Amino acid sequence: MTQMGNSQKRSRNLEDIAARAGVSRSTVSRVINHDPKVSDKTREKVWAVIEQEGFSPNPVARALATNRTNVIGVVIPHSPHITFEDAYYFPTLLSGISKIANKRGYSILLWLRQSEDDERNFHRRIVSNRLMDGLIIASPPQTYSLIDHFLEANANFVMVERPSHHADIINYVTIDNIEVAYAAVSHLVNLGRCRIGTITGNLTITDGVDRFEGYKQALLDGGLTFDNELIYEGNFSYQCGYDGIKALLDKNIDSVFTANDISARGALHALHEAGVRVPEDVAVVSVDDLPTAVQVTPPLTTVHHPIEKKGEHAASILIDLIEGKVSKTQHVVLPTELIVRESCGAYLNVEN
Amino acid sequence: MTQMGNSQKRSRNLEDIAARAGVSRSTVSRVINHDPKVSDKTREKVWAVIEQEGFSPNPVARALATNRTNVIGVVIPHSPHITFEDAYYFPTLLSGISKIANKRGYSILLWLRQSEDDERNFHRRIVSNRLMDGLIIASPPQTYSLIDHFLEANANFVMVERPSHHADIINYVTIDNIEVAYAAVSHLVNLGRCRIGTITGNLTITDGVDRFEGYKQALLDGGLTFDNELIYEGNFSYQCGYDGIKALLDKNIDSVFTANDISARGALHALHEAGVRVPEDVAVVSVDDLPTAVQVTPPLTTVHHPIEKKGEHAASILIDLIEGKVSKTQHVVLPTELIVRESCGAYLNVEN
DNA sequence: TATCTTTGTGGGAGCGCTCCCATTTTTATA
DNA sequence: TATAAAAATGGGAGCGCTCCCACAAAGATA
Repeated sequence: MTQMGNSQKRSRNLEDIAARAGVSRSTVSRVINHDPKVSDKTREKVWAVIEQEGFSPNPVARALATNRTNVIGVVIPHSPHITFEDAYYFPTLLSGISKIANKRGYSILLWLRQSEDDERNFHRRIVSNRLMDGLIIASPPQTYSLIDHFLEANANFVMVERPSHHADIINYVTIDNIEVAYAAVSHLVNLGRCRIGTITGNLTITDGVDRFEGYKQALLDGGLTFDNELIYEGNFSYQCGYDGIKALLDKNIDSVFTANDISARGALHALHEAGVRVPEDVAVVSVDDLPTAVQVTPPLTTVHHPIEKKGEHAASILIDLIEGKVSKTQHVVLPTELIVRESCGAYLNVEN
Repeated sequence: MTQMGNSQKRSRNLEDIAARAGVSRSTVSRVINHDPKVSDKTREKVWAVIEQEGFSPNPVARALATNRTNVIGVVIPHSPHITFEDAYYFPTLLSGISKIANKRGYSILLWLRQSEDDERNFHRRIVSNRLMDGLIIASPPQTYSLIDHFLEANANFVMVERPSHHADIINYVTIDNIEVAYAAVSHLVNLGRCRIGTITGNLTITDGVDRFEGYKQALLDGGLTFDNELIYEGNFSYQCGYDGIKALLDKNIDSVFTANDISARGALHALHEAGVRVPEDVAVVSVDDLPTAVQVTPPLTTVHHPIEKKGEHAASILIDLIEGKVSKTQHVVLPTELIVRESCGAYLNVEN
């Protein structure tokens, strides 16, 4: 009975452990924090009690004392880029972030803005929540008051994608979207395609603009003229790919560059319905290399987008920043690679 | 200069605000917490200072004092069910959770287990992280030591999907997977199909088992005999749908029930390659109603799976539990609905 | 005007840590 | 053995809140 009463009472804090181990609160704290200034004998004694009691220190109290929480925030605004149609982007990014966070002992506080949430309120809640040591902001729209706020507050944050303003003083991780599009379109040019249409992404987003820019450059460098007729302004969605191709088919294209795989899928669907052969009649090239890129017919030639790596780098930079391991502004541009499959007929040409 | 020095110094805590407003720390606390026992005059005076200083109370200190953080945890184990192939499930669930969390003033701490993370360590970190008032555990594998631990610790948690053990004392939100499969297969039966194959989900997961069970019941109730030849054991993946259909085609099926839309897509792909007409030669029915269900050819007849609603209910129950608004064990079974499109030929039959 | 309520306000104690300085104990050196 | 230096330990103060009790001020009742 007495024994039971004894073992029932779990140790709640350092003081309890200290009492049980016959040392002081401070010594227990030192043991837990791996302070070398503790004798081996004491350390063992204290660890034994800690293990036996299954004790772990209260992170809230620790946070109050140290002003550090070991939590990083991830803000996912409800932007057109991250719709649930492209449900792949966001979990993959998160997976990369989580990989590094887990490794370095950080937890992730997730801020998902719902379409019905008021933006001001959403921001206010993030800003006043001081449970985080730093933030990763994923693909924000062009104007984004949060960023100004954090900049002003001199807070630790890293953006995924290149910011449209203050890019020089903001930490970010991105790919070179111009180059990505350039590589894709050049591939078409090299295969002899000359009426190359495009279904653009959202042109209010840096990524969309950059990919469109790369398209234009590749055409020019390939000796082709840029033709406004061959542009269909889309928004990264399946639907715009589907609608876009119908519009472009009238313009007699022999190939199309879609700004992402989702819209490429829409395009492929429409092409199939129209009885147009891919790649023989119209070649399709895209960006992202989603898992579905190999599930469509024909398998999609697309530029691989290292989404998970983006998350890893963003988390890594942020934690370095938090821990004071780096101080100057960090810019990371990850390499990309054109994955040649069958939707452009590259292999057919080689065989000729 | 003096003025600047003055305005530069942001108020850090209640005491600062109190000093500026000429009241005590306690009164400021009362104002912030909407305690009615404050005179209107004082309240206004204090609010004015708070607004002017842009002050918000430190949540860490508050958490230490109240033993409540207003944070809920979401654990996503790296289970076969939630692979990134079905990237839709997890963000959608999260979206539902976030919707309610935002509304009720809670933040979300996300625990994503990476394949390389050690399970014990992962659990240990969650358990010792007392930054959360409660947890939502999404689709765990059958044995899941976390659950036992939380059960033992008498912690607040809600599972998404029906747990395999202790279901009577665990809060959960789910759909009736037996009924779901039953509805799908009965649809085929009613359309006169009689050689109905199935590509099952992962049979180590409750959902997979239940859907298989529903398939069997529907066959029996439909006056058909259950034939082992027509079963292909899959795992919810695209690949198993693809492979499964090839195996089943040899068995002369006239229709197939796939355990989810992802595997249905794989099946459709293989069917198309094999030159088999859908729905004329083989009808396909599935579960989930992902956005891609309307993007395939033909559009998929499938049972709608209210994933986002699951998240909403789970969050809602958890927060009720935390706030003491409910005490007894909560079990929610959400309704589902068969969405008839073209992959089973229902409309064709109607026209006949 | 005296007394009892009611309403409003202030400040101590405490949440469980860390940090720092003072003190004790041990070890090295003369 | 005396003394200096180094290593180990203890405990106060403080992080910024909330909670509670004591008290002051204002209003109601006799």
